[in-house]
Formats: sequence, C-alpha cells, structure tokens
Amino acid sequence: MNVVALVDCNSFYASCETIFKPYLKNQPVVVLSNNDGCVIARSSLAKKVGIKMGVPFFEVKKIVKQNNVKVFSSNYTLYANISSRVMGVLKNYCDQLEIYSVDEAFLILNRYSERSFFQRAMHIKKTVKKWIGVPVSIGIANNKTLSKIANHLAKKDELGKQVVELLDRRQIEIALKVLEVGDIWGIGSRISKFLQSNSIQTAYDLYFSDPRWVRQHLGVVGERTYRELHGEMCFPIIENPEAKKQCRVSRSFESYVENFKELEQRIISYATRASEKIRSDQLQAKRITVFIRSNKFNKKNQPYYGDKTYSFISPTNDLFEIVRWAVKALNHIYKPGIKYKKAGVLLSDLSSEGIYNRDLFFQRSEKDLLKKMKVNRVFDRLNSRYGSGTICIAKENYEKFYLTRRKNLSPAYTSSFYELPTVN
DNA sequence: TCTGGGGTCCTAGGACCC
DNA sequence: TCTGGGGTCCTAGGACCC
Repeated sequence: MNVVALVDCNSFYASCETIFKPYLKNQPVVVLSNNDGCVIARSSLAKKVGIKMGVPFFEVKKIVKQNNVKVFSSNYTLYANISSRVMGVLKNYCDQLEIYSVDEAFLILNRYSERSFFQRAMHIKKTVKKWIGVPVSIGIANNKTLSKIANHLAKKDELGKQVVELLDRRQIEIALKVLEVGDIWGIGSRISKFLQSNSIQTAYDLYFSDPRWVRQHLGVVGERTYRELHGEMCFPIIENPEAKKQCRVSRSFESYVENFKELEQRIISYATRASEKIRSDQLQAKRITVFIRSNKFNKKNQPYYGDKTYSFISPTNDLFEIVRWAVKALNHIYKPGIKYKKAGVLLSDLSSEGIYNRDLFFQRSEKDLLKKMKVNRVFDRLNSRYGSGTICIAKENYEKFYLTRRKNLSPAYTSSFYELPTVN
C-alpha cells in the first residue's frame, strides 16, 4: 500500500509576497489577477476579514480600506521561482514526486524509516519554512483523493501542526462525516448540486452510496473518486508529465476595444507569445484557434463571441506563419460595432518539434525550413537576453498591448539583478 | 467604472471505412 | 413496408482542476 503525502503551500501567492516583507506578518494580504481584476490569493488574516476567493476587487475595496489590507498585483515570475525552490526541497524527502500545480505536490513516502509518517511530514514542513520561508500544510493517506481530504483538514488546523494523517478506516470515516460532498477533489459545483438533490450531502453519504448508481450518474471519473474514498488507488502519481497538448494566451482588456487595427495588434501579440512558449518547449502545433468576445458581464451592450480554427498544412512553430494565420482568423470573425473585452490565441494538437509527414502537394525545401528556424532562434535569443518585446513584429506594438494593468507590482526579487532585495 | 488565465479528461455524435 | 454489424477518428461541449 502506498503512502501519499500532499504538500500544499498556504495562501501561496500571498506567502511569496510576505517573504521579502516580514513586516506584513500581522497584516492581511491579498494578491490580484491580471488587470488587477479579481482576488486570487488571501493570507489567513485576509480570509478572516471576509474577503472571498475570486471576488472582483472593486467589490471588496471597502473591506480592504477598513482593514488596512495590503494589496499586490500578481507577480508570476516571483511565484514560479519560489515554487521551484519549494519543489527542490521536497525532492529530498520522497521516492517519487509529482508537481501537481505551482503550489502543490504529491509525494510517495517509503516505509523504510525509523520515524513515523507524521514525524517525517513535520520535518518537511519545518524545513520548507526555514529554508524557503513558505508555510505548508500536509495531508497523508493512501491515495490522492484521501490525501487531499487530509490536507483540507490540515489547512483548517491553523493554530495547530497543520499535518493530518488519514491512514486507518475509522479516522477516514470520521473525516468523511464532516466533509461536504462538494469539498471532495473532483466533485465540482455541478455534480455536488446534483448529489445534494439526491440527498447526498456529505462525503460520508457518497461513501455509502451504491457503486452502480455512482457509475451510472457520475461516469468513470466519479467512479474513480468513489473508489479512492474506499482506499483504492485510481489516480497514479505522475513523475514525468507528458508534453503539453495545447497552449493558450488570452487577455481581458483594461477597456473596450472596437477598432480592428487595435484588436489586430493584440492578436499578433498573443500569437507571438504563444509561439514563443511552444518553441521554448520544443513543440509544434497542428492547429490554431483565435477567439474574440464582448464583455460577458455587461448585459447592456450587444453580446458577441466569435472563434475560428485553422489546421496548418504541416505542423509548425514558426512565428511568422502562426501570426499570419492568426490574423487571417481574426479577419474571419471580426464584426464591426462590437465592444470587445477579451481575446485569445490557442495553439493545439501539439507534438514534438521536427516530426511531421511530408505533404504530397506542398513540399518545403530543407533549406527554407532551416532558414526559418534560424530566424526564430535569433528572435527568441534577443528577447530572452534583452527582455521580452526587445524585438517584435512591427504591427504588434508590444509596449502598449501586452502589458496589463498592474498597479501594485512587487519587485522580481529573485530573478532580476536590478530588483534584488536590500538589507540594511 | 471596475469581473483572470491556463490547463486536463470524458462523452456523444457525425463521418467515414470494410 | 422492409435496409447489417462492427469498427475508427475527429470534434464540440461539458465537467473538473489550480
């Protein structure tokens, strides 16, 4: 039987901001999404003053002011860097590690230790806090679903140890009784509504449901969750994730855009970023989708959503080809007179670079391909060395359109020589 | 006045094949 | 009036996750 530990950083983005500003320790902290739109992370003090996850920032401005909440724009460069440091520490303490998200990892703990699982988890927790400065909670169980539940309980134990072990049947059943069914990993809002309408309120109720009924109404995915509640392992630990299958770049605009030229500049910008991303992963795309939409929250203006997908004749990651097709797609879906609020580019059917079937009617010369690759490489090197946007397609207008509103951005403490923290 | 961004998996239905 | 059986592949849409 495996022992799975889920290590989850507490209020991760907020914790990252606090590392370099220790004076924030007793002050509520929140981090906002792009465009400073929504609250996407809250420190425990911020939770206490009543700021909910995902709320639009303007709705809580009053609470923020009244409680002297410190507000940050998201600084993904910083968070990614801190995340990799945390994962680097975790690697030392387990046989297998799955990095599940920027702030979470599943660890397989072996049985060859004199110390108990609980003691080892406590040690991991203390080490991460001491070395990196990030507080974590740890749940220990026999599979992912149960370790998620253990972690959920650990998070609630704010003043305690924040390590919870659910390894025996009796403990598990007690835990399931107090857990709402919608708090189970894999049971989202739709399904939990459905379950509640069938008198299944708690995880315990689901645990004692008829497996055939679960299979019939929740499909194979729900069945796996059900089995994991009963102690089976249905979701394996994935140490080396497969390559990405799609890559998306999309943004909401700070204000409405109606003009085609401006929309075009943005699409070129997103297509450029998406092509950069897949080149850096040595991938190529078979298809490209472009979408544009009006403001889905505003009921007064005319609603519109348009998208268009093209398949490339042969998979590509060439900047110019991707941008050309993105613009073509935009021309196809653009409707004048609409107040646009969001747009995006999606590259999909990704595969490893350099592997493709030759097209019978469209033969590219090797020389031509090599030349294109060279140009792309130079483009990427310039931008990586001198900063993104140093070189761009003339129509793009990088400065103006890629950067979004970020009024309270903290420095890139760990990844830029110009922004290192100073110590007095 | 203000409302994020980027992923995965499963399923049903259509088009096609022999 | 009546029209087989067994597959595959692709896509859109729905659900979920962080």
